Amino acid sequence: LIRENARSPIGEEGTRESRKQRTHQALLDAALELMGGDESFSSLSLREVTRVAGIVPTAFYRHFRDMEELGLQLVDECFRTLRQMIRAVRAGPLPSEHIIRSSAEILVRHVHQNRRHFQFIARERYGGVAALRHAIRREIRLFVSELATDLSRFPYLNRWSTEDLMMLAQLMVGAMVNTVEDVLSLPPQRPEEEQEIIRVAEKQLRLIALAAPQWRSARST
Amino acid sequence: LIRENARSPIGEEGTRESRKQRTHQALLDAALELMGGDESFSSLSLREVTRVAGIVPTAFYRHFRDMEELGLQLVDECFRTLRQMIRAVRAGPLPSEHIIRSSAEILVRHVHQNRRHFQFIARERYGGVAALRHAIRREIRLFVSELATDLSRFPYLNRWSTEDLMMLAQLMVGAMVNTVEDVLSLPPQRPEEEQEIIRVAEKQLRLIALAAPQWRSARST
DNA sequence: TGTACATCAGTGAACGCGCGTTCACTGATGTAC
DNA sequence: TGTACATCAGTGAACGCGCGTTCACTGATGTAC
Repeated sequence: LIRENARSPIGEEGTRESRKQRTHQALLDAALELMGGDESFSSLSLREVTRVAGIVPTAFYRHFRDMEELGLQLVDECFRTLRQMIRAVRAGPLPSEHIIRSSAEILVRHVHQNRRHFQFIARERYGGVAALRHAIRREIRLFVSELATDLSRFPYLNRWSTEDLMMLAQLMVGAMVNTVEDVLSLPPQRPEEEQEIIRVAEKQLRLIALAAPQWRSARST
Repeated sequence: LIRENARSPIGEEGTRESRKQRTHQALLDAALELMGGDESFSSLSLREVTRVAGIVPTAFYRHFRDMEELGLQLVDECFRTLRQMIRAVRAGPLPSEHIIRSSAEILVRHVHQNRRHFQFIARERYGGVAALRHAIRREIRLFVSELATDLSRFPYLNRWSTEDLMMLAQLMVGAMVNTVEDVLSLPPQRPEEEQEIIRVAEKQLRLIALAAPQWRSARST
């Protein structure tokens, strides 16, 4: 009721451009925050988002054409987080003995540090907005390809066909995605149950790894 | 504009009770039909659903307390379909040589015959309505347990611990769910691409099966 | 079989509300000289 | 450095619309006698 600041509601430091960027980010953050509750993206309203971001509904259009454009930028942001995680895994130890355990640890740490990003991807992967589904599918396909390339450096796997490496990468990514979704749907602060989920995920990856030397793949391409 | 029928809009044959049941089903069908498009359950409106079902909005309350109750009944209906599929798989051939291929065929046939049911489960598994998410999780857990029991009858696997059988069943169900979601997100009438997805899924199951004899599981319980 | 009454699935008017989008605006920031 | 003007992020009133829910109702179906 009292107008505290006729300028930017986000803060008045910086140039006009940098304040605009801050509002822009505040809108993205507001959408993610609202989805932390019990809403999917398609049931978010433009007015809710601006309310949480602290601007008037009409100012939304200074930043996005519509909610779908905001959603697509969220997909980008979330997968930037995911790629950071992959870089952390790649920087890890080479010995394959511990690679499964350390990868699982990095995965879980990143899920906790970026809970909302992972939640967004999980919820919209098969959600109601086609444009978001397609953007997420494309990113996951990319991720599978990269993993397939990484896998080709392992013993046994270096003789596999590209097609079989993709099949294997898909299986592993699928198991990881399911694990992330299990961790996310756990009530917060349940370390024992979370450890159980992680233990199962590690076993699944070890089981898959056991099969690799047995598989007969015709090298192609 | 012309009132054709002052009685039930669904049809006037049968007793009052049976006509009520038909309207009830029409509401469930309407919700599924609307979700075939680009909407998730949480963005469906009561009025949309009654419009498609052919009744007035206020009559909705003769059948459900609110949309959530309708959603929960949809979960029930969809998993009834899924259990029919499982029964079909169980009735199939025993020889493990062909069991993967025949199971995959049954899966794909059922996905096409009950596209909307599978789509509903996929879309709401991590969707915006908590009550539906929980109901679906519970049903999938049940499904995993049953598969674990079935698996315990196979060679090698009959010596595994319950925990490891659950881990294996989870991995297989996860791969199946991902396959179903891939098939569903394919544009219709793409038999070659669909065959490719199925071929990958079969390979994944065969890979997992290869690992079974190598796995060291301490029998527990 | 016929009559009188109860039941209840579906109707239609009405309500207050939050929505997305339009529009003319304000006033601090940025730029040209 | 100072001035005059352009830019543009954010404002606030207004709009028409579809929403969920309430209420009193209608009239065919079901039941008791």
